Amino acid sequence: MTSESSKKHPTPTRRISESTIHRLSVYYRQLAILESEGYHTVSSKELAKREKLTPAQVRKDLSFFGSFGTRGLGYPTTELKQKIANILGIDKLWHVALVGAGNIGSALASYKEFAKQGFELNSIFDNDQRKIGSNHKGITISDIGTLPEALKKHHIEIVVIAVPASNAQKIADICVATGIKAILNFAPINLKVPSDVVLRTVNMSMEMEYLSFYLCNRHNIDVPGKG
Amino acid sequence: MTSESSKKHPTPTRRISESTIHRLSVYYRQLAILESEGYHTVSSKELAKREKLTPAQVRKDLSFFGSFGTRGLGYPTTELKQKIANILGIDKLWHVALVGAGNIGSALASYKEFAKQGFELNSIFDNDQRKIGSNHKGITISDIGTLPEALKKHHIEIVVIAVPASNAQKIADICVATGIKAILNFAPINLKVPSDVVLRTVNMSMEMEYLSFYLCNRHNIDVPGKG
DNA sequence: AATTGTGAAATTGTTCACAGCA
DNA sequence: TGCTGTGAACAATTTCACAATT
Repeated sequence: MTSESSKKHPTPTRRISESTIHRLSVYYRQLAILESEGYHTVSSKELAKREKLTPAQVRKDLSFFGSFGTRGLGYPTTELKQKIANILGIDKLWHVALVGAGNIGSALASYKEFAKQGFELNSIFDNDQRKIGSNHKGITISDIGTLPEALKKHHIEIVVIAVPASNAQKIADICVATGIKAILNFAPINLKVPSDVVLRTVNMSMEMEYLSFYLCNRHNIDVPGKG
Repeated sequence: MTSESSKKHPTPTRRISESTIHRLSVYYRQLAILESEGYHTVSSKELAKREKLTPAQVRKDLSFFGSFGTRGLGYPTTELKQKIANILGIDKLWHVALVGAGNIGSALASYKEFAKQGFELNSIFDNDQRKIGSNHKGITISDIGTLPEALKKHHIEIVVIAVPASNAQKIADICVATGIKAILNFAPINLKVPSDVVLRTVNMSMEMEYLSFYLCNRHNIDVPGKG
């Protein structure tokens, strides 16, 4: 965090916290529910109640991006949902590649939610000769050696890494060298990527460890976010 | 250091942030690496460098739980790793049940890392008659109807939910009613549980949405945690 | 000399409270 | 009246800076 390049320019760079972005995803899902329940408008109070947040939090989060509500009335459900989709960038199609067709990779390839949100998985790679050429849910598994060309050819913007920890950094390096700017990593390892590449790591063991910590300490530790 | 202060007061309710707990998991992994590389001691500076954190952060996190280092020298690698394992509660065996033997559930059942950290998966449940009775990695898949009795019988402390969103709340309710205090949820839904039950939800679509947001906004938004 | 442990300061994130508008 | 949008107040978290210790 020693780079000073961000503060110099006259560009209006706003600082949005990770939690705010996370909550936008949450609002998006709740708005879809409210919409399906027939609500044309929703107040910050109602939205907050359903997600165990405060109304002020909801309004503050949204205010970073504009004024979407009507005083006295609330927010128009469908419009706000659409606006958040636009802020999150999920109102467009993203081209996604999956590297690693093992247990987790296969599960991800079959995960319906991705397609629903506009994430189109159109390439799968593996290094296992027995898998290469075979078909997984209509997608042919390609040789991992063809990764650089294939990423370019299919205009891949997001790569999901689901290979063993020992190979993950190598794959990440290839992706970065090819110009990929977003990686979702399922390997239980802390990948090193340049600061202009966004990396999210889902480490299931770490989630279990959090639960373990809580079970051990809930009687003498006050964990924020738990009543 | 002042005389032993961590265990003497009658009301030791400390407030530990979620981020601190998360980082303890990170330190634990890095200490295992340092140990395997033959380091007998490690400084907060080195640990911080390897995880892109600050030395002060490392020291502060550890100081919430005690004084584990030696001034001028650093921390004893193996001892600190062991101490963190104890804080996280992963130096004991946890009994884990998995509900849902679909794509994600099957992948989780095969996930080697869990067993390595002392999370013993010894029960799998599903509602699909074709799966019930079959064997998955040596574990027989049981009828979901037997969940309450089985949770008690096997002394399950942690339940992993990997069923479709539409069934997840029902399963969570059963677990809560049976006395489960920790749930790891993979269903893309905001489960409601009492405040004495700790819930972690892994929502892969939300991780993708974060990447999407970043790709769309990286030129005019300053996201904390990105240099 | 090197490094921990920790109050104090700085920064970041959340909630309050109210002006302003439908 | 009801509810948004937002600056100010407050709270939590991180970083600084330095005394204490080996």
